[in-house]
Amino acid sequence: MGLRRGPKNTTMNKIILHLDFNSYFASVEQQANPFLRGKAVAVGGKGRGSQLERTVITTASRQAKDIGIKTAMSSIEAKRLVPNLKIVSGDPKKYSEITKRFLSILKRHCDVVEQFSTDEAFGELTYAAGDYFGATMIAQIIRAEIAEECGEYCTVSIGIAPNKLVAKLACESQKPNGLTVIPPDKVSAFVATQPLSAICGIGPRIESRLANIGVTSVLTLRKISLENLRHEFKSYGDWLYAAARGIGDDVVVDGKEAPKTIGHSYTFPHDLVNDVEIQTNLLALCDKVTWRMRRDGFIAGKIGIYVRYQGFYGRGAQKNLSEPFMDGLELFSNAWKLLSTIRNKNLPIRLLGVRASGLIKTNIPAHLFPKQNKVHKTLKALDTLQTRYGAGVWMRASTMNTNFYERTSGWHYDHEI
DNA sequence: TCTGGGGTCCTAGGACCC
DNA sequence: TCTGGGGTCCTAGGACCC
Repeated sequence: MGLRRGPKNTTMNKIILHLDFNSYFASVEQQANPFLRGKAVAVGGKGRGSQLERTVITTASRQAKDIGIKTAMSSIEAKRLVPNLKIVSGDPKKYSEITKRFLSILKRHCDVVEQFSTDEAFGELTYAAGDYFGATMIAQIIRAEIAEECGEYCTVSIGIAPNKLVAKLACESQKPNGLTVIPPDKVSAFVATQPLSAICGIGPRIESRLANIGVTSVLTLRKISLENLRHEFKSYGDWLYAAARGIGDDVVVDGKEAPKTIGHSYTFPHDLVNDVEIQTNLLALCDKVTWRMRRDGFIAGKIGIYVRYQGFYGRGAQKNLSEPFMDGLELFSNAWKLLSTIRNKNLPIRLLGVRASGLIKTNIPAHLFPKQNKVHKTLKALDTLQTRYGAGVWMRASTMNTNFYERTSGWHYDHEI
């Protein structure tokens, strides 16, 4: 993690691989369903069925990209652009199964493997490969094993370089199915050829701020002194200065870091106006958050909420609580209070978000939390059901008329129960 | 017909303490 | 009565990633 943090090492004597799937979710869907193969397919909002409103395209297949479908484009716009586009609902379980498989393949070949996202990972090959020729051979083996074990439609791009920043840049530079190897003596020249926006950490805002001071390429960025970059970008100036020279973090972290926050947010198909509607949906979100907390063994000391109105305008608030919590009702009562302090009651609500932070990993028995003890037995039974049958197997009677779980969990009912 | 949902990290400013 | 400077905790919000 932490591509945007300062470099921890600049020696250029490591060999690091970055692997990234091509059109991940769409490829997995094509692998699973032969009918979708070779077609313009997009994966959209999960569990919203036929409702395209207010959802965006998560992933487009290569065929869809070729005719202008892009990630984060609204589903309605995509459908207007390509009327016969197949939009399928996302299926997180399917994707995480493939993620498990490719991580285990990487672990067979690398010294250390770090998962960067669902479809990206870094692997250190310094010892396993010995040199860049060996690393190239291993990359080809990894690619073949992924085709064999994940399916031939699950193709990857791979970049190999002395640090994570350049490995990722190399990987992105040739898609799909690229294998780009940048040994230390080629780093400077390679980075110079890349557009600024290709560097992981330079987004639209930074790019336009750079343009304002006349920087539109890696080469012009190199001409700005460290002092001037610090003046303009604070501590981020140090990172920019290094990135322009292909210097970056080369520490591949084994395993998965513990999460710092657990949250859910939801954009409603129609804006919410009355308090009861808002409360029931807020409660449903709180239940989802606390269920994941309990499942993964966390209690939390801090809550955060976010509300968004029309026009993408919104506000957030967070608060430390005097006692840690792990129950949905407990979270809800605090979230509702906090929401009331910032909410503009004249505006209809487009999105609500709830987050738990200040997470503490705990295997402490629940009876040490007297407040929670009363509901704990019931929660435990319900959690067992959720673990087995998925979120949405139960809901509070009060959240029933939201249809919230039906839309977000992938668990569909024919009628209300 | 605008703009999802899951995260991480950083900064600024106020409160409070010594 | 006037008042420096450092440290830490807390909250709000921005920027970025996939």
